[in-house]
Amino acid sequence: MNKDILLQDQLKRTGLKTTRSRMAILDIMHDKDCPVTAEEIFLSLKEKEYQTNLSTVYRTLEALETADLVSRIQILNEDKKMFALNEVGHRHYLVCLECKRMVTIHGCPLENYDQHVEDETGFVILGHKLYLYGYCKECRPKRKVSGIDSSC
Amino acid sequence: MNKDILLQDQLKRTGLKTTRSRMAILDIMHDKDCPVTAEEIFLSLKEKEYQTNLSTVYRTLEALETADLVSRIQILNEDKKMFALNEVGHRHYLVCLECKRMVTIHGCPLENYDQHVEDETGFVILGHKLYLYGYCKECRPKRKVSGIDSSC
DNA sequence: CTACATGCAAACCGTTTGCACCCTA
DNA sequence: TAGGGTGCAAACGGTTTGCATGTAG
Repeated sequence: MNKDILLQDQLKRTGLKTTRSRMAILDIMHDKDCPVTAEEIFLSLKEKEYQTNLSTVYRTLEALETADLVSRIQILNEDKKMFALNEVGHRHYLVCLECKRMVTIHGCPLENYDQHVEDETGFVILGHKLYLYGYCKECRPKRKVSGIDSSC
Repeated sequence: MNKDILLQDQLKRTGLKTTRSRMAILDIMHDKDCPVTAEEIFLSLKEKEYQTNLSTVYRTLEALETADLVSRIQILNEDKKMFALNEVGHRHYLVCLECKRMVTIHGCPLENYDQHVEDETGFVILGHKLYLYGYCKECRPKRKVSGIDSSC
């Protein structure tokens, strides 16, 4: 399978051994193509009849993070953390407050803004994080909202 | 003390009883004027010789959140949550990755962007969250950085 | 064959909750 | 005086860790 060779390659390049777990987890994350929790990964693995363990999932994600293939992100004041595949360039997300679905936003409205703030504050700006919150087409009917959600 | 009367007023308006704990916690949050953790509040109270309890701090913050005086926010992939006083309008923060200091950014570069994304995606956008990450003047010398931090 | 990966169970740590007592309105 | 607030200790839940075993290179 070509895809497997690709994943193997990614691992080899970063000095990680290619184990079944790592392949399987990268595979799932590629499929989902959006941030996921450790538990979601664990459950997906189970669904695929792949026997594993939650702590292995965490350790694998940690390894992939160190290898810069994955980042750990935190949004919506939930208690769980999410993990996302690293892509070239940075990404912004649109988050549905009802179904928790996250959609990638392409392009960046803040091209020159980082520089502007550097000049104004004396910070060295390394990057930024931008999330838009709201309700998606499907969830909109479920909630009639007047004001902005306090979690925004 | 005038300040106390102000805080009392804020509480009364939201239907909360004015207790020593609530006054003390609001007071500390006003003083700090930046997001803080529950534990930081707890320690500040101790410093001021105000005997209390961590779970009271959490319960108080919860009450203040329900009353819309405070919001719970989460940034930097840390395990603790932070709490911030609600202000009119929304706020954006500049976060130092070294000392964790957060500075309020005034103004918003995304005035028309929400609308633009609504049109494009069919989401109802309720709000957005924007954080800039980097190193502040004081911490800049401590770290020589080449690329963007993976937590951004 | 050796260093690194994994499974399992137990520890960890921020946060929440149950319950008895206390205090504001 | 009644109903909400507080302190204390124990529970909770996501994540991490120690240790014995397994496996890729």
